[in-house]
Amino acid sequence: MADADPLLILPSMPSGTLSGTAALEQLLEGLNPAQREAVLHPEGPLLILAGAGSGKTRVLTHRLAHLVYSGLPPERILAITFTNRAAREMADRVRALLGDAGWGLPWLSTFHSACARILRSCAERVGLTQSFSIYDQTDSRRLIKDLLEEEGYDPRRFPESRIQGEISAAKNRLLDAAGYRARGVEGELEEVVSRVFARYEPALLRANAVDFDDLLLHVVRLLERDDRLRDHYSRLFLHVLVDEYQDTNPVQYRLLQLLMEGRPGPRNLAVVGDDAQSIYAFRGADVRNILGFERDFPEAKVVKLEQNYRSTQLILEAANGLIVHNRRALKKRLWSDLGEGEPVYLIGLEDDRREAYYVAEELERFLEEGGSLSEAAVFYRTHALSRTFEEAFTRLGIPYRLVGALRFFERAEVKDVLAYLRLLVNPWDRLAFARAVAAPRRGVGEATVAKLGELAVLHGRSPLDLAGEAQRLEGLSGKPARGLEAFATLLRSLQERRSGGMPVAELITAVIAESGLGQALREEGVEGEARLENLDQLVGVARDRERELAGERLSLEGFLQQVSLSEGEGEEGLPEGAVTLTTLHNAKGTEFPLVFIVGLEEGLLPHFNCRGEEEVEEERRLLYVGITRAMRRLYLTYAFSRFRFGKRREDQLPSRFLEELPRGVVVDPQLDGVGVGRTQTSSFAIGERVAHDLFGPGTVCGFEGEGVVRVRFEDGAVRTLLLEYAKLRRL
DNA sequence: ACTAGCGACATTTTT
DNA sequence: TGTCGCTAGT
Repeated sequence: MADADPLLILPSMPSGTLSGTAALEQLLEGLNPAQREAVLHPEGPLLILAGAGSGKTRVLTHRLAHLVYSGLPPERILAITFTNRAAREMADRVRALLGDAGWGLPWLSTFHSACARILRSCAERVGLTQSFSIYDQTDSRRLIKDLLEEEGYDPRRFPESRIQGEISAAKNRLLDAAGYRARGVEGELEEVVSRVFARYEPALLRANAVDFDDLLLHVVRLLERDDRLRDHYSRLFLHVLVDEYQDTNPVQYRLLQLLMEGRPGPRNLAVVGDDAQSIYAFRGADVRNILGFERDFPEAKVVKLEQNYRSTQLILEAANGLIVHNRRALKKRLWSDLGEGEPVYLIGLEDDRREAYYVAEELERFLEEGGSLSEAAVFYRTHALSRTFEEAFTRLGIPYRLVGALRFFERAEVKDVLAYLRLLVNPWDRLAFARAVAAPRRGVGEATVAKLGELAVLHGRSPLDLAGEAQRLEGLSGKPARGLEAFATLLRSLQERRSGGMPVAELITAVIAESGLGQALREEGVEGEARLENLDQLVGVARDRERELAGERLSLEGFLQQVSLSEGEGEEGLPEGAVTLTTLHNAKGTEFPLVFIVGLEEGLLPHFNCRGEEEVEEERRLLYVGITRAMRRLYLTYAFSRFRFGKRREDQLPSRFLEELPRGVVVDPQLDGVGVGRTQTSSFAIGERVAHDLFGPGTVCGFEGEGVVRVRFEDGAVRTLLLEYAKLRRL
């Protein structure tokens, strides 16, 4: 049977490798029984419920290595991670496990990268060419805004971000424009969404472009439509592994289903996840995928990893105590034998600046104790919070690395240059055309671009193509027309060099020099200098990529794809021995001996925009993720006054989650020195609602030692009260 | 067509 | 705080 399909013939093990048993023993060394079970599970579906810090990555990488050692060709194993960073990390670790025996590596990538790769190979079948562009969220919004205006709607009444969110959510639920409408349209907003959606899809196709959602959706539709193609991929991937399964959305779920359908043998799908760490519902992720795995795959083997190897007990107890406040959870309780460790430090500060300086002080203390800055991290809910810390750290000379914030590839000048490159690859890319032609200004304005766009649609030619003969076109003349032609000439000349095999880095240099962008920036003074440096960096990135390929040529398409999927964002260039500053979302999958979670206030965590219990539960999980990153020492901080929206807010209250932390685990060292649980001796907890005979209702917001409590009342004032005299009632 | 200057307004979180 | 969009002026 197998010989009917050449893809199913398994090659024998390459010679000259370790003998099977020796390699196996090495691979299993140091794994606990549950981990071994997960690594060794031979065939059929596998659900690994892996609590935080339970050695999940270890299990995944060892399982991958084990599959390869058992003779499976690596290129027939697909391993999906949630971020490119995770994919890189895993690739490194698998490579280390496999040694230099000349094995290849499995397909290790995100859903998006994997689908981009698949889609490249059969783009024509969905009406795209192989060199389609990938639109990020900003691009997609811009396009939607154009369409909104074309439809005569006011983008202020119907914000494009809102519309984009709705469309994306629909796509994540496998709905196209027709499906969205068919589902029933209620209210004005949905009507607008429906109309724009119907125009958005063809607009993308005309631009020979896809958005992030399309990468997956196109592939799913293709596999649904075409049995042969589906069989090809479902037979190609003998084993599929998915990390962070709790964060998969319906499209991703469908994709996995399709890959499991129609295969001759067992359904070799191994998923790893933790429902307590599901923090991407806002992006369409559906925890039910992991909760329902056993229903979908009744023959599934389930392995629970509950021993935590990362954190000391008190930290874990804080995490456990917090997460039980969520209603829906798979039963599992993390434990650790790393000893009780230090309590969790809960610190309230006067304002955000003091919060930053407090963190800095404690960092210095950590250094004096022999720690290093690279072992420490600061987590916050929103990027906006990073600034105060950056300022404080800069002033104090503490090196830091900022992860994920205003991304390099999203800077205006970088996007300008990328627009040129995108246009070289895909002349139909309407957004790239509009961007490049306007950077720098060359006498071609918005009106001209719009006009040209219309003509392009009318003639069925690309905007770039038409630009070359602008002076002959109706309605175009003078400076705009000459500008367009000059632009077209420039691109033709770049195009020639590109087809002549000019390396990407040199091509970028040429764009900067010949477009006039470099010139324009040089004339801009200090800020322009900084931007020019960014462009130099872009050249550097391309050079690095080229070097990584070691001899193989980096294609412009490949470079652009990496950039669009944020793959290029390496850790290179970031200082070693620096504190990590990052969002709680970005913290997932990391661990640090010393962790600060800052800005733990109502409105920040949970965030204002959270309405309803479901969303609050997701915020709680977010804090849970943060807490479980900490190995040895954890600080939770909040401030009563914070600079936000350009104004100082004096009425910040500690997050409700803080009061949910179990008593006896948390301590406030500013108040009562050492001693677990002392904070709670006042019998009130931070965040608790109380009433005072004179001042009325208020919220406990801090302590000043034994029997002294600080309460913020509804008139906004914070009063320090002696419990002995003030008859506070619990509300 | 384009720029400077001004006021309004915003912030989740990511592939 | 910083970005974005609008207006008026060149």
